[in-house]
Amino acid sequence: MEYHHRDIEKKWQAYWAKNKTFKAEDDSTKPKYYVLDMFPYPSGAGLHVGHPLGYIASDVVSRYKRHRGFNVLHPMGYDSFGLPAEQYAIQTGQHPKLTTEQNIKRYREQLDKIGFSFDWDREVQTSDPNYYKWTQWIFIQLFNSWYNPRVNKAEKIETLVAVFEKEGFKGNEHDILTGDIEKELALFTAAEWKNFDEKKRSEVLMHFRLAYLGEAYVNWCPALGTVLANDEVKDGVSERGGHPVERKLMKQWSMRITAYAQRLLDGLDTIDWSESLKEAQRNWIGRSQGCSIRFKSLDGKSPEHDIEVFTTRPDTLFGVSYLTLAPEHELVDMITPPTHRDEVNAYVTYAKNRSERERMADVKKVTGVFTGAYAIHPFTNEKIPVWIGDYVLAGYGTGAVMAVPAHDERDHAFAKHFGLPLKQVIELPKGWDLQKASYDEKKGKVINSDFMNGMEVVDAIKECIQRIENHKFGKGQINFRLRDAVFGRQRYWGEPIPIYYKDGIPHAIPENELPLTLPEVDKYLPTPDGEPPLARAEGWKYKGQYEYELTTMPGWAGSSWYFLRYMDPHNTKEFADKKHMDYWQNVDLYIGGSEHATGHLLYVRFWTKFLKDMGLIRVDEPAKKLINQGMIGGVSKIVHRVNGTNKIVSRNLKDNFETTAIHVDIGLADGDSIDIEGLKKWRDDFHNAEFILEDGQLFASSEIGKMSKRWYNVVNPDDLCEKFGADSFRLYEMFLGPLTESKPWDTKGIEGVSRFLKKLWRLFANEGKWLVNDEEPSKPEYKALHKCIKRVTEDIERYSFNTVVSTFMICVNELSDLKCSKRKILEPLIIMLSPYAPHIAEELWEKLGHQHSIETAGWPELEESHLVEDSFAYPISFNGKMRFNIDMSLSLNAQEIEKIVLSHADTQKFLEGKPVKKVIVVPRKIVNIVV
RNA sequence: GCCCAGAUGGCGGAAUUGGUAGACGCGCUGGUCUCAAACACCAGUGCCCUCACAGGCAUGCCGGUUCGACUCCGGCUCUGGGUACCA
Repeated sequence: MEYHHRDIEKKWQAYWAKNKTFKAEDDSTKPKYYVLDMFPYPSGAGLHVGHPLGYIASDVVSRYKRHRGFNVLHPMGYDSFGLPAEQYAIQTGQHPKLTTEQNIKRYREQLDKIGFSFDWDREVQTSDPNYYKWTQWIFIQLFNSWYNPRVNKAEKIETLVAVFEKEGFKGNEHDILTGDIEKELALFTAAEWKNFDEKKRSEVLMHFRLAYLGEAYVNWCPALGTVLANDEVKDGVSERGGHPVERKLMKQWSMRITAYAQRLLDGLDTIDWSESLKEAQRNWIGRSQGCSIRFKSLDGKSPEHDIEVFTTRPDTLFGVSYLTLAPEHELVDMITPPTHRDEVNAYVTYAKNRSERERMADVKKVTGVFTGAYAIHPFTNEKIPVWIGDYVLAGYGTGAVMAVPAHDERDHAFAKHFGLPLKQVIELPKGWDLQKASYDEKKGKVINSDFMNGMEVVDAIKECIQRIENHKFGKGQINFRLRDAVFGRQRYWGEPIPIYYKDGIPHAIPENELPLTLPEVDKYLPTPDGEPPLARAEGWKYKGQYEYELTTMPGWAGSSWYFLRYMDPHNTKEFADKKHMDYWQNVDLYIGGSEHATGHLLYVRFWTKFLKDMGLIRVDEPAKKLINQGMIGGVSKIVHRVNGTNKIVSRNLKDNFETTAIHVDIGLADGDSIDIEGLKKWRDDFHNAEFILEDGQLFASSEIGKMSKRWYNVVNPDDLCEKFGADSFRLYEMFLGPLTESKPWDTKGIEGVSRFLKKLWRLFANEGKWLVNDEEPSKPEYKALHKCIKRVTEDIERYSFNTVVSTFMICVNELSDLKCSKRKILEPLIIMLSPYAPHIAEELWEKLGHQHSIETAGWPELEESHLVEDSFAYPISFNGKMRFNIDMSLSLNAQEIEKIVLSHADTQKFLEGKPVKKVIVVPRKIVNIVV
């Protein structure tokens, strides 16, 4: 009859597994609810207390929704392809598959101890050939598709072939988008298309495919021996490992995510994700509206030497004092006269050799060179000098800008450095010194600008674009910062790209021959001549003769569609059955970390939109609502050693010495006090240490940071589940603070929720006696319960998981004070508690005589009548007047309020027998009494 | 630099639409139990003054709106996150 969490938790975890309590039904008359966690990469370190936070929150919602009558899909799986297992393989020779299996086993053990309500029959692993078969299949669909801007969606490549057969390719004027590489593609007629050989046709189509092989500047990481996507590079170094990254021109498989830029942007308005995350995606997509403007070459006769710039500020067109080209710009060579050739070549070489990281490190350093060439201003026909500067990026817009030093900060810095003139074309605010800083605001009247004079900036922009288009100097244009995503990785442990080459032409593997499984290799390193590890696979050729593509897919491939596979995970005929996908649609609640804002969460939206275009799914977005859980920080403990000695000094005495800080294991600390005997055993060099104590104790300092082995501050969930129980652990993780907030972990606090569970248990049974009875509850008992029902229900609905725990505690404290052990009160209470503390709830539910799992119980109904306050009004201020706050839910009229207020004990006290002059009832909720 | 979020006791945090600020938990103090300790239980605990009552001050800083502001408005400071020559 005592509460033994170990026995109880083991018992119910086994019960749930045996009875498949959490199995989701694929056809049900119940409404569906899909709760998804971002599946983990199974790393060797196992879980620490930060990882399960989001899983516990999603589990609470899942269990709550089941009580509410929903058919809940709550699956879990593993994102099991990835770098660490491969790095480990390189070091030890152990196959990454083996490492991954071991890690998954460990993860599963840890997860099971926490008592999640996952439907494990639906587990997926991205490295399983039965799974990646369909990742490869989707890749082939992307390869066989193009984005048709005329209907604004992706279509089969055959429809493009049909266009070419009928119209040929007339370029962008005829609204056939091609993405970044359009410049390289020459126009052709329908007749020419028909004469192209297979190779030429393949090359042309490659400019349109959504998964394509193209030459582009990529982030090359020499240390990892692979390319990386933009979101995998942070501050010029690789996100994993922190190795330097270079820009390199390479032929690579890429995803034409840019085709979806506008739709990815628009879709954000339809989903309930946090504003900060949506902003991050908006910035990453980076839409900017402006226009292109062509500056003619000096002689006016060589149109191929015209320089096209992109600007969002055509209103400043009359303020241009020079043009700037990116060092990599193709025109640099063509327009530079012999007189300036040496200087220009020297600069271009310098700029190329400057690594990305250097460039980022000293952004402020202005470098550039004059080409010696000039262009013609389209409206004034002035001679405009053409410069090269590395502040202009080759990859954005046209790789050339019109420089307006008076109204652009970067142009200003460049002009100042090289002594180029400033031309003011916008009225300045009072006291502005153009010599000191440019005026960049899009506000003010335009001056010195011919037809735009006197206009406001916004109007001038519109007018100027209009004129530019009329004169055919250029046209209105929208640019996106978003780049196509590099898709090939020179790595072993990933999905093989299902492509083979015949006569140099890439072909997709026929769908019925998938999966293309990973071949065995002798080593997981690149070959000596720099080919990816897959080149080591002996005799690995399609049909024994054609070369396979040797790169593998990036980590984000498998995770870009896994939410669909959970709907039908064992299907061998399709990636998922349409019937199932029509039922489950998309994720109702998705919980995971915000670090995926511009990676996974953008790619999964991209693939979802693509699959919808293909008519394979119905939904346009993967997740309706998304919550980013905050990080749980680790508190590390630091002891202070006196320099040059082996003396450890307690925290408050350390200022008397020169000391060195040493991180020690968090397990040795009880609060700030350190277990000295434990410390001596913990590390050899402490064995003979002397200690300078205060009050007989050694105190440590604390520091909050990431949880990491390095700081010895990792707290392991298994240990906590063992010591306090999974229910306490779950309650405490939720209790710690708002889910979305970052907060430090404090193991001490778990004792509070542990006490709460013991107290709850004592309401049911105490000193070996079962206390629950069938007596009718009293008014205050009902009130305690229904206050709890109201708050718990409302708070779960608004994802305020931490306040729910407080509400339970308050309710149990009240019932404990009332010595209430009545079934009618306790039964609804443990139903509400079961999402948070399912094991103890199941146990008590069974002891109350129920045959079925508590999961089948309905959610308690709220009876408002139990909540009525005894005193509906309370005084809120004494300031010559007396005011009452009124409970308006009673909807009393003014006379009734006046009567009740005047008879209130506090009013009598306030009046001290004096007569009332006036009672003012303010319509909302205030009553003033004037004496 | 730009964008976003935030700032409440010794600590984590409550306060749902502008209405008794500090719920709940940790920690701390005292008590009961115990030979003793741990556990458990009970009580107290924002700060200042006071034996106590009473009073004064309190939601990063300055100002405004309001009968009333943690909450709304304007201006600052600091912290965390994202992004970085994107024309």
